[in-house]
Amino acid sequence: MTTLSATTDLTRLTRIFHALSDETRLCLVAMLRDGERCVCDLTAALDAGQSRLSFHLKTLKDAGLVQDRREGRWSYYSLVPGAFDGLDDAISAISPGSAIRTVKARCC
Amino acid sequence: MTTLSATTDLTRLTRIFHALSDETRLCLVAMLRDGERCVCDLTAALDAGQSRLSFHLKTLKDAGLVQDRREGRWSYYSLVPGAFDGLDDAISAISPGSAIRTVKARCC
DNA sequence: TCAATGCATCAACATTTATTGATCAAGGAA
DNA sequence: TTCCTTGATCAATAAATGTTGATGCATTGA
Repeated sequence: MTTLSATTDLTRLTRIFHALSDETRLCLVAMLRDGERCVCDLTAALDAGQSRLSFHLKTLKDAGLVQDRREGRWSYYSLVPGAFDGLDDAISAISPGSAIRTVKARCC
Repeated sequence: MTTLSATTDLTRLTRIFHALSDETRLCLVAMLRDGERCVCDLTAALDAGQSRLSFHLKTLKDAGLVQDRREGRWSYYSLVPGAFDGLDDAISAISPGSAIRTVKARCC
């Protein structure tokens, strides 16, 4: 049986789902699939206010989905490698018909 | 290439993620993996107020994740078969390193 | 018919989340 | 140094979401 370990702790799981429950943030994630981008590129591409994107990037970062790196004046954001791996398992854990049952054991 | 079709329309996707971004609702989903349950069982198991659960069940239902059925005085809730299937693809679509790119094409 | 049960829905309120504009610190360029 | 740019953060506000208790409707049993 697949163990979901710390990655799918219930609170962490809800935070990840929350981070993905916004169109702007999903677009950010989609853009970052191409690789690292600086904030200025992201704001230009999404035509969004700077502080607004900063807020959403922070939400994604707090959820552990993206990471940032300073270089000179620029901040580069990228997806955290493997951050989505546990998510597949989590989905399986809550989907019907799976043998993985950890989520249930934890909360009810 | 896997096509994500209507299941992973961006708005629908955010609504599903939002439905899953709450501990109470994740517990409900986890419980329903065992099969259909009436609301009274769920309220008893989660020790939650009736109107509160009704609210969360409605959220899950609006997201297309659960369905309900009336029988006499009771409402039975169950997971919508296959509702989580598209979700795996959606996760893949936003994960790094996948060949599936539909989400990006739609929003940015 | 009458009382009790199961549950959806509503109104009121509390809490959380998102948006906007302003400010500030850190770099780089002149 | 002095400016300009990048981007984080804050305060103020707006909007969405969650909670609670009350109400109402349908169903069932006495």
